[in-house]
Amino acid sequence: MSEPEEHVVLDRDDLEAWAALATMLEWLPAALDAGLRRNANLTHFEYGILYALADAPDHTLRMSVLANYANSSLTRLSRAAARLETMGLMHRAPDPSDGRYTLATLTKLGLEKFQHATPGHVQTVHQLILDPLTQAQRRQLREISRRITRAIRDEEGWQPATSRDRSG
Amino acid sequence: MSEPEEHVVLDRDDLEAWAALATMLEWLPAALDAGLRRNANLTHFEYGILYALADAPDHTLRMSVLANYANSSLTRLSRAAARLETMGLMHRAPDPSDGRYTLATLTKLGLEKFQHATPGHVQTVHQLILDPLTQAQRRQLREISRRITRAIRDEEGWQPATSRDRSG
DNA sequence: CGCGATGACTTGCTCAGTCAAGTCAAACCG
DNA sequence: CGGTTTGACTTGACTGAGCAAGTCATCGCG
Repeated sequence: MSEPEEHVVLDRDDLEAWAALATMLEWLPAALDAGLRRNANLTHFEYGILYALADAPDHTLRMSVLANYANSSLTRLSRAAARLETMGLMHRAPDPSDGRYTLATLTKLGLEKFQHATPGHVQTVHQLILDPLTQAQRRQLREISRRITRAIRDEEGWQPATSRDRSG
Repeated sequence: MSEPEEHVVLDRDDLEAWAALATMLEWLPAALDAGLRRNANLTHFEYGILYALADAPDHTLRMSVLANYANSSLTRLSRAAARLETMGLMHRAPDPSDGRYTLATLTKLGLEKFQHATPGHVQTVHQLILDPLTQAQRRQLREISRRITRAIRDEEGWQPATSRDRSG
């Protein structure tokens, strides 16, 4: 009755690490979104799409490739693309050389939006994540994140995207 | 990779730390939810509610207190409570001593569900988060998470829940 | 050529979450 | 007392995401 879990427990250190991570997991995405929403009216996910397109040759990518970059299911990307399209930030069209593919292209407005949003977002990342840490911690954060990410991939055999990027 | 942003950038180390974190942020919550969903058909959030109630005297808490424990808005909790109620896992009733409050109580079934779900969840946390890390990294993870969480609180003046201070 | 298989999206349904507005009980104040 | 305010939820309208089913172009094979 005092301890709700009777079988297996996390020891004190583990519990603290887990609790701290869980709290961060709860708040950080919302905080990141909030910054972007305030200064560009974009979600972090949408920003990621603009980022990938801005970075691509001709500001153009196939939807499926874009879904990979954004760690997203094709469904989710499709919906987001529809939103960004109505905002005039991007534009979809069938690939003229192979009608099965859809090419997403950043519009001029979309590029401007991205460029407008970026400095503030970088600043947010600094304020919330990098500046509070020592340089050693930043390196640890990278390593820790990678290990956890790898564990997820390994354990789950998991892929969120429709993926199977066989480009070509 | 050319840099699409022209003004301010993250240096290589920072960028890697941030990218690694962003990837983890994208996958970890889904992976955690997936484990719980598989072995108990609960979301992580719902599990958190059961956890808090199981831990409370008489397995009972006020909704607003519960919202605190769960880092949740009252609205979100209210919806989740409705769900858990239809599953027969908990039960709400006005506080007899002060009708403004609502008391949430774990049912017998809810407690069983929680106890059933816990070992698997703890195992998932171990597999995905703790086991892949060295002990030093676990301590670093705790510290890093706390620093980031503190930065969020400080920068944003932010509170997701408890007191909705809508003046009006 | 023609017809089924395959792959790349897109869409209908449904659900969880948010914001804003509503409800309802108690406290506060004249 | 009675009206107003306050605080604790709850609800309505709407949005974003997932799954599964659908669409549509091309490919493979006879």
